[in-house]
Amino acid sequence: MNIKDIAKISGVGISTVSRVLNNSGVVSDATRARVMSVVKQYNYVPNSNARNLKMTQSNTIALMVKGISNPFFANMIKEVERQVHLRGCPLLIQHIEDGVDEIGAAVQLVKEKNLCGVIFMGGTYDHSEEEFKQLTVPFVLTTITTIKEVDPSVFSSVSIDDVHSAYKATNYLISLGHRSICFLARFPLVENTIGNRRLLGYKKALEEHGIPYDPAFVEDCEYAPSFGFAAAKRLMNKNKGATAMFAASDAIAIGVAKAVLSSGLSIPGDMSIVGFDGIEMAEYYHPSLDTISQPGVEMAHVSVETLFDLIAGETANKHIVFESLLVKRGSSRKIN
Amino acid sequence: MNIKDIAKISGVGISTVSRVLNNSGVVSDATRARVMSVVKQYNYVPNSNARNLKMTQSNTIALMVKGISNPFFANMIKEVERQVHLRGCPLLIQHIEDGVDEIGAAVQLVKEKNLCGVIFMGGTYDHSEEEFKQLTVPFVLTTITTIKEVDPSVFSSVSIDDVHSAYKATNYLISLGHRSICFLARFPLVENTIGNRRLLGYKKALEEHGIPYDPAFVEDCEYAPSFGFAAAKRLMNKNKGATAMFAASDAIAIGVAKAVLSSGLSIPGDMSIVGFDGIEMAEYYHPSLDTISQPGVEMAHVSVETLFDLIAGETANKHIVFESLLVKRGSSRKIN
DNA sequence: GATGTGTATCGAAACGATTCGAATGTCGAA
DNA sequence: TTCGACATTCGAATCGTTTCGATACACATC
Repeated sequence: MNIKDIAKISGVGISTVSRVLNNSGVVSDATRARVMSVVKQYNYVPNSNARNLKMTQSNTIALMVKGISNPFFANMIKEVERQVHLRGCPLLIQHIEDGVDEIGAAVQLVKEKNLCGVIFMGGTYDHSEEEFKQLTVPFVLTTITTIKEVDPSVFSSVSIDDVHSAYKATNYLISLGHRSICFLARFPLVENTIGNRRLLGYKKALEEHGIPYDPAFVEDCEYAPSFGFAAAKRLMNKNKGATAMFAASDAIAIGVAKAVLSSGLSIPGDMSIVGFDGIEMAEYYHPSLDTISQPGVEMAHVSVETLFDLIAGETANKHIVFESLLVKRGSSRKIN
Repeated sequence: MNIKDIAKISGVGISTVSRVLNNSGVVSDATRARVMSVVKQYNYVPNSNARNLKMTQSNTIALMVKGISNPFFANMIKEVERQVHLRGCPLLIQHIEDGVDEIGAAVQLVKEKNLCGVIFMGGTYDHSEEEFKQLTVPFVLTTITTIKEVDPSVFSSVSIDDVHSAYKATNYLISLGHRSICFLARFPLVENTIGNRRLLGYKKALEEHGIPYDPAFVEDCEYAPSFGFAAAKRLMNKNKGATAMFAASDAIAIGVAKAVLSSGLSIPGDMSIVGFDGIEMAEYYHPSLDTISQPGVEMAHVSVETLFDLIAGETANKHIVFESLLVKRGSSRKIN
């Protein structure tokens, strides 16, 4: 069942059916009604492969995401799907494994499927300006850290200020009297990752308060509870005097909390904890975990909006920086 | 840059390029090398819209999923993506909102994009045999409850035995001496949902031990901590004598635990808790939550495997039922 | 009646791939 | 030299759309 069949059955020309289906051009009401009734009767759905081929343009959006199973991203992905779907576009999701060239994969996908836009989510991008320029369709980087110096006019982005956010968290702990504050994040070999950016904020806060930076207080740690647990154990062994831990993700913070509590210590009695992200599970931990909350859903929403603006012809790339929020719930306390 | 260009530059015919790219038919080594070098030089990627159009067949898989942001599903989705990607196929993800006709949406997608397979994940399907039969491509139902009686030869499925799993959990609590056991799950208006199935197991265990079923011990509850929290509060108010709570998801169980702990009660001292799913966060809760663990990642893996077997020509539909596992971690205790 | 102006419609060409029947070239045997 | 057999390669037709230039008709104007 194709457009030709519909045309024949309706007793009209092919182009008329096309115009009816796409609401383009003029069609008399009578003809439109006749065609639509045939379309409905036969449950005709236009073939998008043919359409995309002819238009050299599909309406498919691709989402390239690292850490698809991280609850923080899971919520964002859901919102991206919702917003993209709302605009009548299919969403292709590709999970980016470590070490894969995201931009290259996207470039290939764009050529192959004539995508109309790409959203990149999460991780650290080590790409040059030339590589970004290979993307011939609009794209948005969401919660992504870029390493190389790339002209901001080349890409759009939605993010928070990681340095300042970590600075706020550390500052908060310092203001409560803590001076032995541990920091947990992922530090891949490359520089300037999210972990490194947050480390910068952590260091800056320490420095401003004359607290010497001690690498022994910092642990490399994947963004998951099990890694947070193990890293916190190591930190507690190394640094008997530590009174606070700042984790670069709530998933880590939950592991940290578990390590503290299962050692027989109390939170915030013996150890104060601050996480990062603002996932629901951290709020329902006991005690509820303090955190730097990112407006993930809103960021996802704005990412899609920005992308569709670009698709609609907007030429100026935007860089939207959201405010993170220090949420105090009771996993930190004032000490002497 | 299309196949014709590549052919011209390589000095060969169009079909030769096609045969080189698809490893079909005979091509002399010299020609193959020449064509491949041109392909590489120009970064040529075949247009899949044209390919799919001509073949009336794409290699795209669609995943229709309810509860995309539920951490249990998030892990499964990741595995589905990984497995599908491994087989060189793009993955289209569509989140199913409440009240949407999943099968209808999939049927449309199949017609529109000539998909080669569909995976449905999560939720309760209220579809007749005729509706399933409209799906003209292989598909697999993963962790899905079907309401209507549908001939099993019509679809493939991957699941656990919900009734028996809930029975195991309830039995466990009863074996510890509990007789006032609350149950929390989602009960939509339709019958035979996952919640209802697990309720059946819960009731069966009670009945076998001569414990009368009391509807006051059961609360309707979405699969998220906030709902678990509120429902547990209601249950504790209604039933002062309750000593245990069985939640139909770990997300709920975390909310329940929070409600109990924040009321000043202890787990498992004053209240025993068992969850369902086996998500990492429940393990790192304090105390670690007992749960009925489903092998989600493995189920996702097998779903993709089953789907690709069907795509490869396997004609017999399979129904794979995984064993759930009662994981005892310390959120339940023996009472007199 | 000839002409002009809109309105509604038509259908051929094109998008970029696959594929099959046909064509070309090479080589050994008759 | 001619022929068949085999190994390669070629290109036209096709998939199901969109779109643009062309057409057909009605009606008002001159």
